[in-house]
Amino acid sequence: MPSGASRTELGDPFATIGFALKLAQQALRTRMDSALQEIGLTTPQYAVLTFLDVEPGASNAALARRAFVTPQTMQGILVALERAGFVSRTPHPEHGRVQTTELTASGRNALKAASGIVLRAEMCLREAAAPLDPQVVAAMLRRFADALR
Amino acid sequence: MPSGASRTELGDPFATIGFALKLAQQALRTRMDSALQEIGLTTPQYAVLTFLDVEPGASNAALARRAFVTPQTMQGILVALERAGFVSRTPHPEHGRVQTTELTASGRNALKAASGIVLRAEMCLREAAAPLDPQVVAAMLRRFADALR
DNA sequence: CTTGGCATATCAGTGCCCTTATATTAATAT
DNA sequence: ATATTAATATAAGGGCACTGATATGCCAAG
Repeated sequence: MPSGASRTELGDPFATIGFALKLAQQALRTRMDSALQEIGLTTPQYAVLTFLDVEPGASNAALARRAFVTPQTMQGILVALERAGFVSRTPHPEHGRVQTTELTASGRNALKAASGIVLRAEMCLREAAAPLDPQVVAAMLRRFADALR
Repeated sequence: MPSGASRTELGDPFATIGFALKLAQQALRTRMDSALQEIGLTTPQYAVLTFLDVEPGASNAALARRAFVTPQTMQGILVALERAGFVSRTPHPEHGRVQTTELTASGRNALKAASGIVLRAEMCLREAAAPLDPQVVAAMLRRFADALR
């Protein structure tokens, strides 16, 4: 019976979905970071620029909700992006507390330069997913996030 | 033609494998951390205890290779585990530079208590993978890591 | 109007992961 | 035997993610 001793044991860590998930995400992050560093971006920074491209003037809190991170985390990323000149933050004209964020010209250039890099990584993943349908795989991964709460 | 404008655009980030991969791993990490904190462990610390259980006396460098992190990262985890009393580190009797690491009794207890928590999370993932075969999914995720270099 | 509740922004601390750099020891080549 | 190379351990610094705490502004209920 080579299928395993029992259902209550995890056997080889490499055989678990959890461990493989961690390795895959780690590899993606490393790959993206090393490719994006040529244009002065990290992976989370690229994601934020993407969000700002479709939703200019978003607040820190709005960006945090969209990226599923805490406002504190997003705050750090925005401070770094502002220091690098990729975004500008200005107080909201009506809501005194809110800081609105927009892409600068430099930020738009960086985003454009980054899109090719990210597209190549995504194509790598879709090829490695074969023979599974990439859309089916993406849907399953989103189910993972939901299933874990 | 609702299937997308062109093959060179990424459309909705949520539709990409890369973004979904990040969300799934983030959810897993959060779930594991919050469940494991009751027994004083983080997710990476649990992984290291697992490795030490099957390979007692491993060195920092060996553990780092096994977990696919840098020796510096593993060093930090081991220092935390030693401070918490879950492992003990002693100089190797023959190799002057090497520090061998072993589980303490407390470490073994923590590992035992953690295994149930981790098993439940893995079962969540396997159910959410349906109708895909969990083993097929795990294999695909390992291909992701390889495909990205 | 004042108070309570909610959203927002930001500071401080912790952990993990990376890169770069330094020092020591082991193994190997000359 | 000495020099080089490889492996190990460790420190320092940066980025990202979390929790907790603090301060401010908005708004609705009393």
